[in-house]
Amino acid sequence: MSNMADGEVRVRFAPSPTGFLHVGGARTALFNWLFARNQGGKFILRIEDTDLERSTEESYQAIIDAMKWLGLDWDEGPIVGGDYGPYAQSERRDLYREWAQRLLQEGKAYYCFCSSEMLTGMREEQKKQGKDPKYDGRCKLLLPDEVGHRIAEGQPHVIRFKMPQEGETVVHDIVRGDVTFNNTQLDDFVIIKSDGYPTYNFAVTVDDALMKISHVIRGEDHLSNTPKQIRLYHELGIEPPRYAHVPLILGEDKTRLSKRHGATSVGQFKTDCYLPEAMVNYLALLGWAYDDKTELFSRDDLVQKFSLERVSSTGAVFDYAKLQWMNAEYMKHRSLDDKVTLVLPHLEAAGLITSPLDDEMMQFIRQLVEVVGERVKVANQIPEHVGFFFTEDVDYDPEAAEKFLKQHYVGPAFKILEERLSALEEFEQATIEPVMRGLVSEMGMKARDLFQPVRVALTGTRQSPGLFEVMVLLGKDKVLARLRRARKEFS
RNA sequence: GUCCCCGUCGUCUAGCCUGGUUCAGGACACCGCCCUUUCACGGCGGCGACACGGGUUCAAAUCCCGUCGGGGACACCA
Repeated sequence: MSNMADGEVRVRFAPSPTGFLHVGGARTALFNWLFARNQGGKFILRIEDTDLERSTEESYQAIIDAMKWLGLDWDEGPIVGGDYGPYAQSERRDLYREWAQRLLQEGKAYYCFCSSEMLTGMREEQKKQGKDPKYDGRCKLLLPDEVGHRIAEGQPHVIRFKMPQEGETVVHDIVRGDVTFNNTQLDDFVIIKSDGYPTYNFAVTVDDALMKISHVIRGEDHLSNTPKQIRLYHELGIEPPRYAHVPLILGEDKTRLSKRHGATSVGQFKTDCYLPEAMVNYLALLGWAYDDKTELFSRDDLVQKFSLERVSSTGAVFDYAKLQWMNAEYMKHRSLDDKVTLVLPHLEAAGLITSPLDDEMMQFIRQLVEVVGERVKVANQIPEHVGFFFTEDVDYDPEAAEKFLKQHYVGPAFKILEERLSALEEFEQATIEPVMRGLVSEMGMKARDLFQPVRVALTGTRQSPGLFEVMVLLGKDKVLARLRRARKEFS
């Protein structure tokens, strides 16, 4: 029995619904998806919810949402179904029991009645003696009668796999080459827990076998589990799939990326309004490269160019700065309407606007976004760029005020400026600019000598979008009021 | 502790398999200059790495060994 008899590529992403989808998981899902699409194979989503304690409906939903947001569609799995279901492990209990029974009957597995407390004690003892913590296999010696008796009595028990103790097991890994494990390191691990659910290693193996998975692409942290699974395949008489263990995603300190390193859940990036195409592009480059220069890949490029052979074997630090740069690259390609949509929730969250927007406000925001342009690299940065449009009293950046508003000429210059601007019939860039530039040359200064103080007076800060655009959007009244206030306050 | 994986600029990486074309290329970040009313964008330039030690070889980032360093796995969690 071979899983690759028909040569069809079938890969899966198998998250457990015990939390939000992590960027590491997302990257694994992406590599699986890209490989499937590149090979014209099938991408399967399977939910590993055998840990009853920690699995939740919310997590399941969050994972589904994140996958959809990233555009990683699955050919078989929850919602879409498929010929190899069910696709949630909690619904596959009978299958696991069936296969465990088979192993039991063939003498390749046995019942174990040891308590967890006893096992923990044993492990500690072994560690103290400097030995590998391994189950000693004592229940393997139990007579069939005794086993039957204890089960009839209702004694809690698990089923263990009888691990061969001689020889070695080789994992043929596409990313790492052949990795050899000595079988003496492996022990009789539990395949069915006392609650009747399978353990991870057993469930994965049974499912991958039954679902005819051809390539297992997963995180490097699973590499040391692989020999156990391969032994299982052998005893089950099934050819194991091909493996590709991809490097872990790390935090700045080079340890596995976790919450304390910053945002790690895909959902968080989504609510921050990162662009999914930027996220996908960035994630693809974490542990994979096409050549020595290409960095921006459309989804189609990725599908066309992806290959497991070019996945690197070293862990990759998640670099928020580069993600942000990449997001900015993709923002440039978004339409104004898209940007407005992206930015709206953050304006609201910052308390700058309130939900039902009239047409006038909508139009205003459109103009704001246009004026702000490429300064916003990620949509959630919008408030810091446009906050001053929404307040009556701008907060002056003390240093900026000190440097630009306290110049001796500012008072008189503003006075004249106020007069001339208020005389303007049309308050447009075309009418404002001559006034500003005219004053600059009359007073024999450089443009910045007037523009920077005006900027600080209007926005409170030393950097902003183009001054004339800002003035037009602010409107004549606010411009005059702010100039006046600054003049009175500082000169 | 044991087993396994990994080790090229601060970070992501190309090059390594098939030694010479590389006093190691690109990108992000950082610094400087230019553009300019500021910032951002853009353009130009700069800083900056083959972990270390031995071999093999005419020649090593590339092959071998060792050391050191980092990470991961050692559950009735996945």
